[in-house]
Amino acid sequence: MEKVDLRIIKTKNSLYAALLDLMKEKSFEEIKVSDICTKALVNRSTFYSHYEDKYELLQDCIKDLKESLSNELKKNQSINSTKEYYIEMIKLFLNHIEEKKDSYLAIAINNRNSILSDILYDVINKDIIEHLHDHYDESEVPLAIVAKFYLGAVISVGLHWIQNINKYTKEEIINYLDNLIPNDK
Amino acid sequence: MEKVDLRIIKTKNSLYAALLDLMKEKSFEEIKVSDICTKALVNRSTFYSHYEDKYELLQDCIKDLKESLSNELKKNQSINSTKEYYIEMIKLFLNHIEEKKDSYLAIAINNRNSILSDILYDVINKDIIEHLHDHYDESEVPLAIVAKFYLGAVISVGLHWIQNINKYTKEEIINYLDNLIPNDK
DNA sequence: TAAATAACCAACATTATGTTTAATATCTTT
DNA sequence: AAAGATATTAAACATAATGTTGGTTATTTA
Repeated sequence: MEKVDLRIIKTKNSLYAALLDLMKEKSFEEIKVSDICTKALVNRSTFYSHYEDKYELLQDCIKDLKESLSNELKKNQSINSTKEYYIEMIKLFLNHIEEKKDSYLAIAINNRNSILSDILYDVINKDIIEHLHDHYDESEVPLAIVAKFYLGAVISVGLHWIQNINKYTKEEIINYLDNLIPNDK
Repeated sequence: MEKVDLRIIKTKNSLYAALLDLMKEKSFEEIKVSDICTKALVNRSTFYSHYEDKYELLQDCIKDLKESLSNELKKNQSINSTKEYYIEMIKLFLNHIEEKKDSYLAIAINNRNSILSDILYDVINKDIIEHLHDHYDESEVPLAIVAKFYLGAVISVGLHWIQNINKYTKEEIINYLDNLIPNDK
């Protein structure tokens, strides 16, 4: 890892923060490059020396969240059953939401489920596929389909929780999902 | 219903078609109002006399798809069990995908899952909630959570099918989902 | 067929995006 | 701590797309 100039880190951090901040107020599409720069106290030409456009900046923000979620999910050591894997994965997923609540909320609030679910689909899908690849007997339903099924289910509940985070505790959500996911055959 | 001038219907139809056509080539964000007008053979000032911006046009396109899906789902007459309801709903949903394949594909191809899943979430969620409202015993898991769970699961598999429409037949998908959804307790 | 109104055209104002340059400030290295 | 390297700034400019307007033409309705 090659050393990065402090100034670059500072500007990028300001830009991240500004973007997330703005996303609490309005949708990503409504946010202009100049808005971001004004809020970040960064010159617009500096913005363009780092990013092609606001989408690239968003990708950069997202990359952080993806990487940290991906790392969180790697803590999953369950090897006994697929059900155990799902529950453990869900726990880690919900932990991550709690931990990064601000980021999740910022992205979720004004952007429907679009951006956020794209992030989650990617990361969690990889994790599930990897697990099933080693443990799943494909005789009845193809691996890809089972993966999509539980992926969609868990993310959907997760997003619901993010939008109603005070309505349920983490433990309740885990309990509900435990109830909804069947034991291995 | 008040009568609408033929010319308005024509222009709007041209604009719908042009937008969907363009979405097969590039993402919604990349599409300019002027692109749409050029392809639709509609003057740009005419566009602005009907819509504020391209988002409003997209909403209008989406409204059509939503309404027709919503109507399709209303055909569901199953009253015996929740499982039966799910399976019937899935059949209708997949029928609709087959029927409107062009629209679904146009929206799906260059736009990740975002726009499409927003549409589906809305419509199917309403349908599920309505069914569960009459049939679901809330003792273990709250209605909203069960709804989100199967909603996410089914849509996720549906989107996967749209993107791999030649890989599985409709009947196979129905079968897989039948396998994955448990019978009522 | 007359009246109503939608679409067209062309011009214009505005806004946001990118790019470029030279001056300034900050960081890194020795 | 100073010198050299490099990032940031500011200001100006080019460009592209968005919106708006007013007069004319074409189509629709009744």
